[in-house]
Amino acid sequence: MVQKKKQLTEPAKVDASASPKRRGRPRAYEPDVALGKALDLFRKGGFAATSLDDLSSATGMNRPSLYGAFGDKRELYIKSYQRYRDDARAATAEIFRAEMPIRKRLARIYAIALDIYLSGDAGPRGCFTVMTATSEAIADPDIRAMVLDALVGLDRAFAICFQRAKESGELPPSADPAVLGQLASATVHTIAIRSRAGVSRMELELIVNGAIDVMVGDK
Amino acid sequence: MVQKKKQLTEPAKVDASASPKRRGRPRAYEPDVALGKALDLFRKGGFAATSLDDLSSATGMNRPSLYGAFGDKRELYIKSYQRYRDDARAATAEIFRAEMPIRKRLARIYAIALDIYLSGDAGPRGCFTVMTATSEAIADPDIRAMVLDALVGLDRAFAICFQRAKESGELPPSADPAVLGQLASATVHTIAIRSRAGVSRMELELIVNGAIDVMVGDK
DNA sequence: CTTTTTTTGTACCATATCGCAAAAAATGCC
DNA sequence: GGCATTTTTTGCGATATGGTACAAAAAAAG
Repeated sequence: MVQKKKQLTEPAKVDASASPKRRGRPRAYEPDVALGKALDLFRKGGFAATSLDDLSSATGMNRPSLYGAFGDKRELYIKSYQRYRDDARAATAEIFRAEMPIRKRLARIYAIALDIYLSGDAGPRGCFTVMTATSEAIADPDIRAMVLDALVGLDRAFAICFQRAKESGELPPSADPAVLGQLASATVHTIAIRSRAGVSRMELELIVNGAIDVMVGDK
Repeated sequence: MVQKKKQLTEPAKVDASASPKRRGRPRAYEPDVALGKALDLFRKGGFAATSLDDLSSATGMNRPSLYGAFGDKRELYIKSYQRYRDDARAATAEIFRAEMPIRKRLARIYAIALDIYLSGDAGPRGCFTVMTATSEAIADPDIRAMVLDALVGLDRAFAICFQRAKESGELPPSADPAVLGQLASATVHTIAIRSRAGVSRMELELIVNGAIDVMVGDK
């Protein structure tokens, strides 16, 4: 199964609100919230350490229902990851799009990243893209492609920010947006890793602020 | 995975180096090389996805021997991780210690990191510290402590480099060694992640070179 | 040769795992 | 009401898993 090229235009919501009355026994779950629960579990333990029984009890669906709704465990993992990416993109899209000073833009992006990485009942959960890269990406080409797409997507989003800052005179002409974009991504990656190692939000914010200073110039 | 049935009675490889004649039946394995094989497996698949059967067949030791030599699976994982850290430190110690220009020092450190991350029969394996952070670190305080120690240890080693560069006039007085050290670590983390996503060594070197330029000034 | 010590090899246990088939239940449509 | 359709539920089965018991094997010590 080749990866679908779904970019921002994802209709996706076949919600019950407008559905013309399904025919059989009604579902006892809502696919969206069930997928959210599955994502929570996968984010906590990863693919291999999360069993179908865990997923079943967390979602309230028993295994056959899970299977029918999302496919096997691997497919469920992939759908969970896509959900994660969609959420993350939705949370940052406005900031990447709007007009604002580069420092403020970076600070807001990192604040959202920290919100995502530090959330969780059982401790901070880090970045699911990073988790997937370090676990399933090697053995599974489809998953690896998704991860790579996410990584370069973030690089590019940051690079565009730096490019605009350069055009507006916030950065010197010698600045290289592509390099700075990768460095901004590297900062995301490092706080994702450190968050799972138990580093506090305050320390992570210090790291972020230091990185911003180096990237756009100390002010 | 089926275990290879090795019926051969191995000719008792006692490490004849300096052992003062052990008393019982000699070991059929060498603990050091067995631990190395275990590390290879863990680096490839992580803790949960690596079974005792896999470890048994890779090391040539059967499970009771594994258990007797290294303890249970978790202890074996921890010992493997310590081995990894020791190896990594040994490979970089000389570079961190010797006197050389900051650019050269960074370049050599990153070259070694890439050697480690890109090695492996079944594709690049990335950084075991990063893998451990994104998998076992949350649920296991002992492991989390080891990971955190590794992370701040690298920060500090880099920071010392920048401090020395500052004292020798390679960096301006305004440079902050601690911040630069964390950014140098962030660059390590990002290439570790990207290596597992399939990014080529050439591209990773471009990222590294760009990061060096930003950290110590474009030359 | 016998005893002692250490490691190995085989077998085993209790549980967990994934995936699926068949039956039961709940709804809409006629 | 009766049938069709869809979902849920129960439970199965084949295998994998981590861990362990126990006896045979191999070597040094006495």
